[in-house]
Amino acid sequence: MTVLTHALSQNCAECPIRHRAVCARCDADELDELEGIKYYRSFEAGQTIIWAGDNMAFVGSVVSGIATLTQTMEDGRTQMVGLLLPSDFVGRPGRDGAAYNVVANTDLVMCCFRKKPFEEMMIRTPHIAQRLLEMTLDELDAAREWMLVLGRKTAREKIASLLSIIARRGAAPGGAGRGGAAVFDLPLTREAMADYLGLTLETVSRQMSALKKDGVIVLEGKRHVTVPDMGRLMEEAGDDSDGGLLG
Amino acid sequence: MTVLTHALSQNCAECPIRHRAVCARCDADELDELEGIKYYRSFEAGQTIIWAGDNMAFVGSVVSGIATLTQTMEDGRTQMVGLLLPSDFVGRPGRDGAAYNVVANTDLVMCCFRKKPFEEMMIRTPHIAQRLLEMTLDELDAAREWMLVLGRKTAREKIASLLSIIARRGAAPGGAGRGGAAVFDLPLTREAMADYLGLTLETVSRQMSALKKDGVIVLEGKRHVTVPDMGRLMEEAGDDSDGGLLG
DNA sequence: AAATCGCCTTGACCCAGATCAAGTGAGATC
DNA sequence: GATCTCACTTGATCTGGGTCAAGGCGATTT
Repeated sequence: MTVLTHALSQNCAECPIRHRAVCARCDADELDELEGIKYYRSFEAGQTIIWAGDNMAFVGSVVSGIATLTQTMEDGRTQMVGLLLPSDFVGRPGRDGAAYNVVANTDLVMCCFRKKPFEEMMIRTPHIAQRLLEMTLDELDAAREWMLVLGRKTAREKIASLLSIIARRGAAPGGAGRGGAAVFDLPLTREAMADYLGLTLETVSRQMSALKKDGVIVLEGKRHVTVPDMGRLMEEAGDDSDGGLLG
Repeated sequence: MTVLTHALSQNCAECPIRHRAVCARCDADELDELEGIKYYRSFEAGQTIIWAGDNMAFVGSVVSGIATLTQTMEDGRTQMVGLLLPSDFVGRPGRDGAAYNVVANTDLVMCCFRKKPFEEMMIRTPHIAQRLLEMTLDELDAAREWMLVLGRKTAREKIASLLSIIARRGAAPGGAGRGGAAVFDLPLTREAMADYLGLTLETVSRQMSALKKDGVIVLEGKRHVTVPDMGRLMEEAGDDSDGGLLG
């Protein structure tokens, strides 16, 4: 198990997610105030960060690592409802109980704000509320795109959609142009992929093999993925070949 | 076709959605300003209010009637990604192109705000941004609950989930207590239900018949639904029998 | 280097829901 | 009051993905 060194400075100005997280629009004074109510917490891969129904003492941002939001039925069926990458926000101001399980999929660091002071600050500080609104609207769009995937796509299209999202959201250090190639490590097990896609892990495995056989992806080991042609992958996902519409 | 009489006064103070819509927290001065940039538009059942990709000149609230947000793939597969009831907000401040089709399912009246002035006012008026954030967070929760439905529930559970949501969101004039009975008219065709649930209309029809045969619902005609026991319906939906968690 | 463990793959079979194809029935139209 | 139409129902059959079951394989332990 990796030892978690967080030589993270407490200084927001040097934070890697400074310009993408909920604090993105804050000025120097506002950052000072945030620094007063923030603290870092580390989690190990596999650890549950928040249990659905628990009282939440904090809200915060993922600084590094990947987490998932999941919902579970009594009989054990589970559905992932969100994928949290660095800069994504966790928790809902104005609500005490958590609605979903939040699980660390890799070792992970969170920048936490004590909930009460954060909520009070949000009322006084439009920059935070504005940024949070923007981020929430983006998440809502992502959730709705995912509803199309879950409701209407075939297993093969679902896998291609997930790979395409992971490649595009740049969980990939290798990056991903819209036209060219992309290289990345899957941050999810086959089972986690299945929970995201509303499939079984066997079907995920079969479709990964099929995409590999057809040359849509190249696998080294189980997790390292090369996409020779992102355009081809997006066709397989059933998406419009162009990058989609953005305002 | 019904003639749309809108004897709606221009006066926000008398508006039926005054306390639930995006303007809910506005004070009298702010309402005065909103009245300056608002206008009403009526749509007939079946009419498309906004086409995906179109430039949006306005944002606004549903005053009366029901609309749906849908996404469509090139080959015609469509998925409903939102159900808009009175007081729900349409449009995304800060984005020009619409991401989804918005279709009126019944005759419908919208309270529209010209987009530019509304955006400017939002920056000056925290009451609006705060309320919009709250509403967006609620929609995000609803979208995530729906992801569980689409990804993991059986056809029977999906139908029961939809009926339960329609009953609870009080599209029902008959209302719906958590324990007792509920009576309402379905605002959706079988095809629209199928698009919401990621099913075919035949499967929707069969499962409606099955729920009727099993006494979970009583049907008069095709649209008028009586649920003798909401608890039973929610069991069928696979939901926790208690009302669920709220903060 | 053999054994254990997690994660993944592959095969054989099955079933829920899709697809294809007739009807039915209540308004609207003539 | 006949017929058209649109929304819905019901039946017969097919199939994509689920289920059950048996390995494979690389990393860690002994």
